[in-house]
Amino acid sequence: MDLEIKFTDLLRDRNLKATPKRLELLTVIANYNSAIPYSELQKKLKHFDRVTLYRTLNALLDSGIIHKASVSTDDTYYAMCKEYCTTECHNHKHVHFKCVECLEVSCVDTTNTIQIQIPNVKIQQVDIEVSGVCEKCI
Amino acid sequence: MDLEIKFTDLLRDRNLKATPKRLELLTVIANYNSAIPYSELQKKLKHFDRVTLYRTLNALLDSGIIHKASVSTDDTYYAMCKEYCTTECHNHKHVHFKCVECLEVSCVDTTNTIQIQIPNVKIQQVDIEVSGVCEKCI
DNA sequence: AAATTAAACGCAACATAGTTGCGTTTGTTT
DNA sequence: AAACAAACGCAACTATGTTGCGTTTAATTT
Ligand SMILES: [Mn+2]
Ligand SMILES: [Mn+2]
Ligand SMILES: [Zn+2]
Ligand SMILES: [Zn+2]
Repeated sequence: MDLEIKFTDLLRDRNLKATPKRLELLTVIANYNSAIPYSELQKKLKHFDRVTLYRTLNALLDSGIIHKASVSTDDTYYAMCKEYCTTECHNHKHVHFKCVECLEVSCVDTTNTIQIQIPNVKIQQVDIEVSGVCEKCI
Repeated sequence: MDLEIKFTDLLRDRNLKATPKRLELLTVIANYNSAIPYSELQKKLKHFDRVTLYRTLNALLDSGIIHKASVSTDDTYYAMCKEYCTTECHNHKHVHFKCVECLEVSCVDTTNTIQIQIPNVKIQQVDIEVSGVCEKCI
C-alpha cells in the first residue's frame, strides 16, 4: 500500500490537511528503523522552517498519529503510533528502550505483562523507559 | 538529627564542599513534601545566581544525592535519593507518580514488584512514570 | 474550472532552559 | 595564618520552544 495515501487518510481522519510537509515528515519518521531523534529530523528536514517543524510535530502528537518515545536530556525521540490513538487517548502498551551505547530508542513489546498498583490513586497512564545495551552493542 | 550536619556529611562523603548554598538547596528539597519542580526552586531561591542553581543541582545529581523524579514538558522535578546512590549507580526501585490535576510528583513504592524482560538486551535501568489522579484530587 | 475560506506556512520576535569561560571568593587542609 | 582547589557570580552564548501576523495553499463549494 502506498504510504502517501495511507498518511493522507490518517491526517484527514483527524481533520488535518494532508500537506506536502506533513506527508514528508511522516515518511521520514515511518522509514526510520527506530524512534527518530529531533536532531535527526532537523538534519533531514533542513528546508523546513523551524517553527513549521515544531508545529507539525505538535499537530501529529496532539492528534495521536505520532508519540514521544523518550524525553531524555540529550534529545526528544518520536515514533509512529502503532495502535489507534486520538487526542484524548494514547493507548500504548509497549515500553521504550534506549541503548546507552548507540543512543537508539525503540518501542518494544515486553514478554511479560506489567501490572502497577498504587493505593488510593487512579492510574491513567504508565510510561516505562528502559535503558541498557542493545543487541548490536553488546 | 540536625539536617545541616547530615547534609554536610552527605556532601563531604562525595568530596563536595559543604557550602551554604548547597545546604540551603538540600534543605529546600528535603523539606518539600513531594518532588520539587525546578520552577519552585527558582522562586524559593531567587538570591541564587541562575548558573549556581544549575551547577549545584548538577553536582548533587552527579554524585547521587538527588535524582530527577520526572522530566515532563512543563517542569523538571527533583527529589532526594532515599537509597545510597553514587555517580555510577542510581538504584531506585520506586516509581514516579504525577497527578494530572495538581501536578504533584511523588516517589512511591509499588505494592507488587515489577519485572521487565526484553530479549537480547542487557537492561541496566528501568524508569517508570505513572500519571493519573492522586488521593487529594479524586 | 474558478472562487472561497479556514488551515498551514514562513518570518520575525520573544521567552526560557541550560552551558561555558573567567575572574573573584570561600571552604578545607596543612 | 597561609595555600589551594573548588565554588560562585557575571557576562555571553546556544538551543529549545512559542506567539503573532501576513501570505500561501489544501479542501470545499459554486
Ligand atoms: Mn513507542
Ligand atoms: Mn524518586
Ligand atoms: Zn545500541
Ligand atoms: Zn493531585
